[in-house]
Amino acid sequence: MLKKFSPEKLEDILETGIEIFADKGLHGAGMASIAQQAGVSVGVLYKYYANKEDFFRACLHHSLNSLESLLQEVTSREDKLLNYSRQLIRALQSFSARHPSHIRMYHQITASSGEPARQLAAEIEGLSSRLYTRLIADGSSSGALRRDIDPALFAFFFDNLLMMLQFSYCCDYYKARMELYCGGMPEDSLVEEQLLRFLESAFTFDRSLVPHGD
Amino acid sequence: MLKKFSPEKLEDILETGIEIFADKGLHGAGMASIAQQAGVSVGVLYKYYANKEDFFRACLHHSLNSLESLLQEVTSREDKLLNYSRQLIRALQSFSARHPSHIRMYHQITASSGEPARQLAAEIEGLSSRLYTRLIADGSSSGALRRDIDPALFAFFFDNLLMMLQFSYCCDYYKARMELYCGGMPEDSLVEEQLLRFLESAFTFDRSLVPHGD
DNA sequence: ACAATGTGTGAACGAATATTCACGAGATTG
DNA sequence: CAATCTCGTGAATATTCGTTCACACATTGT
Repeated sequence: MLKKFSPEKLEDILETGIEIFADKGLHGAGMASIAQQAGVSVGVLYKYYANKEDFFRACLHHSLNSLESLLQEVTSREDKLLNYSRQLIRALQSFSARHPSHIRMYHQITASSGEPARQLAAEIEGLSSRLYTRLIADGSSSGALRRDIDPALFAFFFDNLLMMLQFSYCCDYYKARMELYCGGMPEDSLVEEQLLRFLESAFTFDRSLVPHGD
Repeated sequence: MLKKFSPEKLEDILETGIEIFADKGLHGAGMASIAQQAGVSVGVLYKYYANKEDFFRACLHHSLNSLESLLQEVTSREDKLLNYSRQLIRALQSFSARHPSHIRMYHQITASSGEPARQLAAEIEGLSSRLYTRLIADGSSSGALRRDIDPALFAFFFDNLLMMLQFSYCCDYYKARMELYCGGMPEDSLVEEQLLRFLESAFTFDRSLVPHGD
């Protein structure tokens, strides 16, 4: 056997870990099966990581990096809220198709409880929550959005929809659920279009702007 | 020790199971800790249920019954889509406050994968998906909703929002996330109001198709 | 009153698995 | 080329946990 594996091998290991954690969860995944599927021995896992949880966190951060760079890229293209939403939807669709196990692992994390859950939420959601809230607040104060809304809550609903969209593309349960609603997996473009209509309506409707006499 | 426990005791056991499965997941929960917390021996669990998974399914169905009766009650009061939504939001808020562990267990289930996940989704989501899709389709054909929408997808988005709302009230991760967005847990009434505005907008946006403005 | 039956108990068993560590095959050094 | 070092290996260990079963006691029937 060869010795000294490359940094790419380390990446392989993390990627394998993500896949298995995504399927079985933190408790269900076994270090032995991770090592085997990654083509290394268990020993090496414990050489690089203190224990299972430590390894799990490493997988998480590896995954968060790719998600963050995605968000960063979309964010850099400053745009109106609706155009921004379209870019975001497309980016999330593409990411979901390329890295479904990352999304699935992320979903597993949301099942954690207690103080760790709070920490993880702050760590993971911090960036997007600040971003979305700012975008919505801007839109609200500039008059592009109805003014009788709470920007924080609207940003929250907005993110809820995007989050569920990703789960619906990647997690078996949510995939089945989406098929149940749509009678089969809908085209990406249809989902994009309809979700945008849903958002557009929510963002720009203002009852007080509708003239009484039509 | 006493002998022969009552049907209420069996309910206690299921309720305890739900609580522990909700916190630890199917893999993480231990039969011994469930038995201990319920105040019975492990043996009795295996007298009534074939194995852990069988017991888990019993807990699930116990929980689904209460959710279904809730939905049934709200559904029985036929009403316009928006009034119906208000009733539904309130009912879900109240249910989340009274039975948070049921929602948490439900969330755990969404993390399952493979064929079991598909089955569970069909079992759990069947009722509400048919109901919501019918409501939205009715609204669309009667002109109460904009007509350029796909009723299935709008019903899907609608349910996504309600689902995330429940998680946000019950699961530690989502609770922390909601606080992150809102800077603290918002009042039930504020959430109700804002979510209704979000939905109202999405449902009735196209003003040329609105039969009569008020 | 007492045998027969039903039912909860919890110690015991075995399978699974997180973690350790003595080993040895290459890499490194002089 | 030999001595030493580095680092992956995987069998061994300890622990946890699902599951079983011989037992004890309450209930029921006669």
